[in-house]
Amino acid sequence: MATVKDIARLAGVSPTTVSWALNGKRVSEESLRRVLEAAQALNYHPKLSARSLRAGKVFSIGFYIVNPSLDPRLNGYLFPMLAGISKVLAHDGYSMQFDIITPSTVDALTKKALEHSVDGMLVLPQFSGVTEQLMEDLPKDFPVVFMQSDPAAKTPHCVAIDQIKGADLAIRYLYAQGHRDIGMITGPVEHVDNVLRMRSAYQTMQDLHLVWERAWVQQGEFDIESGYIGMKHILAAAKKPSAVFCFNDYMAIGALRAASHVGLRVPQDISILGFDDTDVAEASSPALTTIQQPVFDQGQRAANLLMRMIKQEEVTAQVEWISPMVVERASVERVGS
Amino acid sequence: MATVKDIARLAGVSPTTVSWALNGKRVSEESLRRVLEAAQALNYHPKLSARSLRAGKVFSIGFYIVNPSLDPRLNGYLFPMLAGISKVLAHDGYSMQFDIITPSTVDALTKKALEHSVDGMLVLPQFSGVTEQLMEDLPKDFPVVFMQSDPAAKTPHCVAIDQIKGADLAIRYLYAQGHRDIGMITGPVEHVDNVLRMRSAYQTMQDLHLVWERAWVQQGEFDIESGYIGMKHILAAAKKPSAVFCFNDYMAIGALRAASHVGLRVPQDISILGFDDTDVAEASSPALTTIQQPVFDQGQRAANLLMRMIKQEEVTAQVEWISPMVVERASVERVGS
DNA sequence: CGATTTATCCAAATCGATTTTGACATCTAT
DNA sequence: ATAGATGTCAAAATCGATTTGGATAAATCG
Repeated sequence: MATVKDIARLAGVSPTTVSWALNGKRVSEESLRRVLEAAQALNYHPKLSARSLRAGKVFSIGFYIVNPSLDPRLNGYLFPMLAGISKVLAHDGYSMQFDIITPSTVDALTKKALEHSVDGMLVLPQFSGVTEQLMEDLPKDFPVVFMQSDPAAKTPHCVAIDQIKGADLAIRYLYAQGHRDIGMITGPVEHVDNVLRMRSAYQTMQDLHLVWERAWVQQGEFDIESGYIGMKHILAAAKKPSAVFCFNDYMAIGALRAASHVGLRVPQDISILGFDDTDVAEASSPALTTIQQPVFDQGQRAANLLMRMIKQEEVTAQVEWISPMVVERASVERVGS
Repeated sequence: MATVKDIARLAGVSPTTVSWALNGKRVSEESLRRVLEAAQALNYHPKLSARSLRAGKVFSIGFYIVNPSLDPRLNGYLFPMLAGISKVLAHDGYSMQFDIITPSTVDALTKKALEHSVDGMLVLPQFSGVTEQLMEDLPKDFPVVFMQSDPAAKTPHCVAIDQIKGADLAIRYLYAQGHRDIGMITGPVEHVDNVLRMRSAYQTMQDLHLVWERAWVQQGEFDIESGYIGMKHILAAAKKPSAVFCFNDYMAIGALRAASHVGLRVPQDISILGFDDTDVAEASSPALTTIQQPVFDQGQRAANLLMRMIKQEEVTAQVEWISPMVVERASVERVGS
């Protein structure tokens, strides 16, 4: 493995000159040519760890997602997010370190920050408490961008998809389609996005003077099975809602199936609205009308913000919200007059 | 940011002793206690880039996936694969660098190897030519494990899901269910897994003395749309097959839809078999019977092999095959006597 | 023409850990 | 009692790049 010394020897110059030639500093034409030739001949590439040590940075950021189990499913949005981040990093010559951690091992991230394993990090906290803990443990000046907003924590830097707006959009969309009796299948209470969606949905329903039966709101676990069970409970009520807003697509699939099992046609007999716009939304039948979360865009913007923080550019501490939108497919139908 | 020197000064010992105390080498009880106390007091964590430079390794591996576009179908198996890799690395204290590259920028990986950006890499080449190019360009002793087998390249280290067996399994499964008239919707020809599946499927059909119409075999692009179109062509044939084997789940969804559009019920009128067992397989209706690729397991085994190579343990150069299996759901029905 | 700038380059210092070398006690064995 | 282990630790070398602080020669300026 060739080093600057080897190049210097072969080119007949000092290591200083080699470094300068390779990094675009002023050197004579002659030196430049000889260094370049020598570097070419020895297939030289400067060793990253040496550059990192000297530079005090490692030219890479971390992207960490908190997930309790190595749940292989339920992650239909990961790839576009990774792609968005990757695209921005490539532009700056940075690379991405990725990992999946559990809520009980978030201190692994603190360690990574302390040992300068990455120059900054992007975190998808998912669960309540994670953001707070990280903000307490991480060095105060360490660049972090959260990709979800935890209502309990005042995150200084956050690029998140606006869950409040998303749920509001969902309810108002159903309302606009004539629905007045709206049921919901929510997610786990420890899930930060879920609590935001819940609060917002209730608020909007109140604002629109909608009333609902207790049985119309069921709690699920973001998977198909719990969506199925939740929908069965909803459909067991004396009076049925005309539409059900499921807090993610997988539960909506379960709800679809439950409706079909009791002989209800979707959307003719009951409408079902999903959330996320993951792969399954397009693949189900009827295809799901759902709320799309623009995660590719989110990945790009979060990575951009983080890079600016790393470059010490002045960034105002604030939450950057990204608006979700309705994707109309075939599971919601207009009702009433 | 505290360094060994700071700890040494505070503990009243030399940097040597600090390093030894922290790395479990022999030091006196007294020294150990004082070093540990000092390290605790200063919240000391050794800087990774310094350790890396000295050690000649960076304690991280790369996982790279070659993909030209934001192919959504990657969602389905990317996460479990990442999870499998992550689990193994956590065990060794290694971290993962992840990136998505295009077939025209594979030389970025060579650069990463040459500049010692990672200690080894896992590659999902996807396209023909990628494996060959990497094997030519990468330093001969650089640890690489390919996660797909390219028939054109003799990969020394490879942990792949056996596509030959997968397609064979698919055809034989349909055969066992009584199907004799089998159609296929294949994938793009430049896709390494696809050519393996095609060869194998044809071989098995011959072995079973099956005959098929030219129109029964259509080429798709691994997405829903092309599956739909392919199926439409198949169903336009004078004689229809009793089952169609789609080379991935997305195309199977499209095929399902096409069948339904021409008034055919699945599986009563025609059976459809998918491949991959991604999220959509469970979410479609009818739920897809498909061939599962155990990607979590694959991720673990590939990472394991790579770690052994990095640790210089003697590993015999060979392809490690992982067997896919049939997941029976509701899109294939037994026919005939 | 002498004084200062400018271009070019090198030797040595630096980043922060680990490892090597060797010094000094203290202990064991003959 | 003396030769040789053994335990403990410090000084200095090392990993491989970049940066600092001069040095020298050529170019520019008053």
